[in-house]
Amino acid sequence: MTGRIIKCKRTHYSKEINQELNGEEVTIMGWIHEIRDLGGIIFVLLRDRDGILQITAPSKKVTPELFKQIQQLKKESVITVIGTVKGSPKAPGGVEIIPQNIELLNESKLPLPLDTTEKVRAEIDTRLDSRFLDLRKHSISSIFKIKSRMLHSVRLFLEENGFIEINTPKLVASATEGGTELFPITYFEREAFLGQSPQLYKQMMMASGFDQVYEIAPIFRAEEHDTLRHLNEAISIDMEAAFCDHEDVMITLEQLVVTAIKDVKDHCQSELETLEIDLKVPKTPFKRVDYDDMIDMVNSQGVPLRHGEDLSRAAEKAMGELINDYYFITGWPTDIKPFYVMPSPEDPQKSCAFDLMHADLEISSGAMRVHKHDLLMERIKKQGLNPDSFNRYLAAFEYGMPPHSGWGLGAERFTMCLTGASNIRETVLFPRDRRRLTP
RNA sequence: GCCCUGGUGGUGUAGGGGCUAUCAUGCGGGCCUGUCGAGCCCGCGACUCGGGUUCAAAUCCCGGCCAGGGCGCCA
Repeated sequence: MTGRIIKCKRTHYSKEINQELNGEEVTIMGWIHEIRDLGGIIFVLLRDRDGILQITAPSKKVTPELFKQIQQLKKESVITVIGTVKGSPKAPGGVEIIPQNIELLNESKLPLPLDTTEKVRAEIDTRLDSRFLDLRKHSISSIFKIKSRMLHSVRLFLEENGFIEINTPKLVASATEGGTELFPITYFEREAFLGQSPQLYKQMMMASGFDQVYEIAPIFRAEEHDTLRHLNEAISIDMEAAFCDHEDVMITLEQLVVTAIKDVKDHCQSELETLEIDLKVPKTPFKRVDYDDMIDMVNSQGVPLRHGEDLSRAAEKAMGELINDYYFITGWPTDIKPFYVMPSPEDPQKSCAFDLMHADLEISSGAMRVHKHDLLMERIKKQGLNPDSFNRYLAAFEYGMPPHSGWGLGAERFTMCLTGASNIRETVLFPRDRRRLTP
């Protein structure tokens, strides 16, 4: 490990202990995963962020005081162990630590609210109530290490490709965008809302001359959905780029997805192994399925779906049966897409909008946007919205708004694809859903 | 919000009008010098809440709360 700047008495993480250190004194720190007291010899399994290491205390090789202290240790207590590395074929991983000194940093209360050794599984509800303990399991922390790497990789990719990171407000004045329900909040003497999407702000940035922007931030949606793939607070990876069309940003999106998957594969091998995931790097270009063809494909699976309808859950599943990979759905009807989506120049009934799917899960949607003020006004009115409430947004289109396109990618849904999680709550430390607001 | 299913020790479960409420894990105690899901012995610990039916309710009925699954909603 490089670039460690936190000063700590710990000399090694568990995974850094190997036979080459045989005979050396090390200081390791962590939690007691398990204790196996065989009478004359005690094995203590010490767990830290990266793995589990065996501390072996034979009664004849440690002082009687230390042996007694080890007998009294409890599961999940935090300890520092100073000891000697000993290569041994009998030890798991071929190495163990013979302790000279053990400091009990903090004792754990017993019994535990859940079993950190995973001998007895716990339900997600129980796990989320005691998330800090749940995360002590490597099978759980692996998900978040992968999510972290994915976000890092996404940032790197966008920065290297000329994008500027922006931060837009999450406290917004009104529910003018229509569509999803917003969370109302009290803003001094006024009512305000939590932002559902940075959409309008990132578009306004296209009139700033930044050309290419991105934001990775929370979005809030007050929908009462109660499914394995919805959250009321999620992280959205949003981008917007000027002087380009939807085809251009679709290429950016597929390259970003492939780059992130490769990067996770390269840097998270042990986490993927823990999760038993064999990550496949998808080939580019991703398949493009036109909306009209998609209707036929869904119908061919015996699932009814009419032209002009959004995908039902059954339709998503039917598509997932046919394509178990990443693919775009393009050519969406203009009528079922938001006002800011550009109608297709050849056929205004169709739009320049696209969704990125992974099997039956929508992970991103985007479009070329309307950049002409008058058309935008017309579209707002046609969708039954009040143009007056869009004044500040619309002004940006009156002083030289370039053509532009963009998309939003759900960080948690993408993480589901990377980790094989079937419940989106698995990919959030402290998920917010219909019922859960704590911890 | 709708439909279905469920709620039993700390955790995960079996049972389903009357027996000391099953098992695993855990926890406490004991034995044990190579465990690695350690083993063996002893012990501890539970029927979601409210109302109803009944001689008798953890079990049946109604309602609440909560959970799981599915759907709707999700510009």
